[in-house]
Amino acid sequence: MASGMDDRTTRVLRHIVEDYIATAEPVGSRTISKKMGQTLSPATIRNIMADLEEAGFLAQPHTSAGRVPTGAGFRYYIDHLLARQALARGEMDQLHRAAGEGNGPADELVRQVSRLLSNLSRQASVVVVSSPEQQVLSSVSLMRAGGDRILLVTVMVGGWVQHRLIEGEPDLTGDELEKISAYLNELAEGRTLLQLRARILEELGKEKARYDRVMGRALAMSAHALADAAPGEVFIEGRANILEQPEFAEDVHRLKRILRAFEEKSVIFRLLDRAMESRAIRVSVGLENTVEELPDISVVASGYRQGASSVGSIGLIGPVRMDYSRVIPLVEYAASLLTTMFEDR
Amino acid sequence: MASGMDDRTTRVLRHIVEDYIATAEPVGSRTISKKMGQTLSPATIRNIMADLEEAGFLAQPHTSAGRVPTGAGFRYYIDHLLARQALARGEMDQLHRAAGEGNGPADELVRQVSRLLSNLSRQASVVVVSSPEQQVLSSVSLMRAGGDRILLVTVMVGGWVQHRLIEGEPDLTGDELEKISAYLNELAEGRTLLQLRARILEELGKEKARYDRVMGRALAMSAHALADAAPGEVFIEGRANILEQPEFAEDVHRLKRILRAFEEKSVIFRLLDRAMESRAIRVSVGLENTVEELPDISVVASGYRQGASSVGSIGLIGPVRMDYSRVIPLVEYAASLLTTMFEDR
DNA sequence: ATTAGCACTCTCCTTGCCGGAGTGCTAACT
DNA sequence: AGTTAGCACTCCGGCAAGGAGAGTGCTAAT
Repeated sequence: MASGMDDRTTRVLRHIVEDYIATAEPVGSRTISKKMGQTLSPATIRNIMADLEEAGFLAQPHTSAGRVPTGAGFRYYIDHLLARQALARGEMDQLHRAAGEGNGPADELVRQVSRLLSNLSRQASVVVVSSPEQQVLSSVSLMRAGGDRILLVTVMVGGWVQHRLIEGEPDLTGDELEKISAYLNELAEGRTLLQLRARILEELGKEKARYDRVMGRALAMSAHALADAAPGEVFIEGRANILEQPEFAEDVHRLKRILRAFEEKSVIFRLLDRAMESRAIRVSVGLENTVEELPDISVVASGYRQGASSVGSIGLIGPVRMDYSRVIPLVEYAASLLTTMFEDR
Repeated sequence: MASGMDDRTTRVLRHIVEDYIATAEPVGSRTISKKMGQTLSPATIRNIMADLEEAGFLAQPHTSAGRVPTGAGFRYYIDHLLARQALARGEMDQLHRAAGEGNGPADELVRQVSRLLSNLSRQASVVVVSSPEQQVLSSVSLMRAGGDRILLVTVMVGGWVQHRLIEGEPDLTGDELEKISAYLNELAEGRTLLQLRARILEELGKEKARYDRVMGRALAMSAHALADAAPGEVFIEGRANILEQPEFAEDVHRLKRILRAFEEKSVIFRLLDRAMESRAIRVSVGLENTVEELPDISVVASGYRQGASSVGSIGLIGPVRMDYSRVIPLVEYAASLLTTMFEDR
C-alpha cells in the first residue's frame, strides 16, 4: 500500500507534512493547491487527501479542520520523501569551533558539541555515553583523598575520566600507593576496563599468598572498586528549547513528563540506546519509541564511534513535528564530528 | 512603621500569608475571620487589611478581590512571624541516608543530598560549589591520556576531584610522569591549589637552570595547566518541580526564563553566592535578589563549610509563595548535613 | 473600637450568536 | 476517466451579554 501511491499523491503528502512542520497548524486543501502552483484545484487535493487519510497517513482533528500528518505520515515522509537540506557553511564552522573549545577531557568536548547542536536545532540535545567498560585504558592511578579514603582514577584513551572512592584503607603510605599504581598501570596496558578487572582477579589468585600483603590488599581493593560497572553518562543541553515548541508549551502535563524524564537518566538511556550501535542515523517518531513515559515525541539520534567500537550516541529530542530535513543532517554531522574528534585521541 | 504594628495586626498578616501560601489565591476577610476563631468580624479584619495594604504588606489584584501579600509582606513574615516547623524524623533519616549513599567522590554526595532536598520540598534544588582554588589539596597526579595528552588530576581533602588536560607533551615516559607526580605531591603537601601554583612558579625559577630539563618542562606545563582557575560547579535537581507551582506553570514566558537561567551557570552562581559566606540561612524574596533575569522568584539558601572555610551553598529556587516554615528548616538541615559530612573527610 | 448592613465592583462562567475555514458530495465539464 | 465548480454542512474561535459569587468600602449603630 505504501508503495502503491503514485507520484502525485506522495507530492501532496510531502507538501502537507512540510507545511505542517512550518506552521504547526492543520493544513487545508486550498493551501496545498496554491503551494503546488494551482496545477490542481482544491477539490482534487481533497480527494487525494481523503485517500491519504484512508491509508493512515493523515488525520483530521475534527470534521471541518485541515489535515494533520499522523505518525505513519511522518514516517513515510522521513523514509521516502525527505529532501535533506545541506548544512550551511557557518553551521559546520560553528560545530568545529565548539569541538575545538572542548579542549578539556572528553566530557567537555561532548558537552560543547551538544550545546551547540541544541542551539542550532532549537531542540533539546542529548548525548549518552555508554559505560566505558569496553574502552581501552590509557592509565590508572591511586590517589589519597583525605582521611582514610583512596581515589581510584581511570583514564580511557578517548579521554574519559572516572573515579571511584575506596573507603577505609588508611594505612597505605604515599610511596606504597605509587608503587601499586605503577603495577596497576602495567596490568592495564592496552586493556579494556573489563579486561583489567579480570586480570586483577587472576593476579590476585596468583600473588595473594606469595608476595607482600600490601600488594595483595591493594589488588583486592582495586578489584572491589572496579566490581560494579559505572553507569554511563547522560548530558542534556537546551532543555528550555522544549518550550519553543507550541505543542509542548501549551500542555503543562506533557511538559512535566518530559522534564521529569530528563531527570531520570535511565529513561533517556532507553530512548537513545537503540541508536548507539547502528551507524546510520535513526529517527523514532511518536509512539514508535517504546518508552511509555513519553508518547508523541521524536528522537533523532546517531551513534558515534571511537575507532571501531560504538561508545555512545548523540541526538535531539523534540516534538514529532520537527524540521527533519534540517535536523537530520545536523545530528549526522555532529555525530561524525565526535567520531573524528575521538579518532585522533 | 514595621515595628509600629500591634500584635493583632501582625497576627492577621501572618494568617493571610499562610493562607496564601497554602492556596495560591487571594484571601478575603471572611476567611481570616473564621481562621481566627470568629473573635473578630470580617469587617474589622477588613479595616486591618486596609492598614496593612497602606503599609505596603498587602495588595489587591483588583478592586473586589481578596488580598495578596507583597514582597514586603513576605519579607516581614519571614523575618518576624515565621513559626518554623520542625523536620519530621523521617525526613532527617532520608537525608542522612542520601548523604550516606553519596559514597563516591564529593560531587556524588552533593548531588544525592540536593536531589532529596528537591523531592522533600517540591522545589528546584541548587548546589553551587565554589572554585576549589582555596581548598587544601590531598594529592596530585599526572596521567597519560592517550595520544600526546596528559591529564593533571587534583584531589582536594574534601573529596573534590578535578582534571585538566595538557596537550602536546608527547615524549614523557610513564616513569618520568610518576617521578614528576611524586615531586608535585611533595610540593602540594598541605597546600591549597592557589599556594601550589605559587610554589610551582617559585620552584620553576629556582630549578629551571639547574636540574634536568624534563623536570623543568613538567613544572612549566603543570603551572600552565593550573593557570586559569576552574570555574566552580553548579548542580541543579528537581527542575520539573517548578511546574508544580501554578504561578509558573501557567506562564510559559516566565517558565522559559527560569529554565534558560538554569542552563546558564553564571546566573545561578550570582543567585546563590551571597548565601555562601553567611553562615545563617538566607532568604531572598522576589525583586530583592538582584538578578534581573529572574524577577519574582525566591531563593532560600545556606552556605556549607568545610572546616572553617565556606566552600559552597545549597538552596532552593521557587516562587515567592513558598512554604518557608517547612522549607527553611529543610535547607538549613541539608546545609549542616553537608558541613558535617565534609568535616570528617 | 467594633460590627452589621448595604451598595458597589470585579471576575468568571455560561450562553448564544456570528464569521471563517474547510470539508464531502454531486453534477457538470474535458 | 479524471477533474473541477458549486453548495450545503460542520466545527472552531471570538465576542458580547447576563448572572452568580466573592469581596470590598463606607456608614451608621452598638
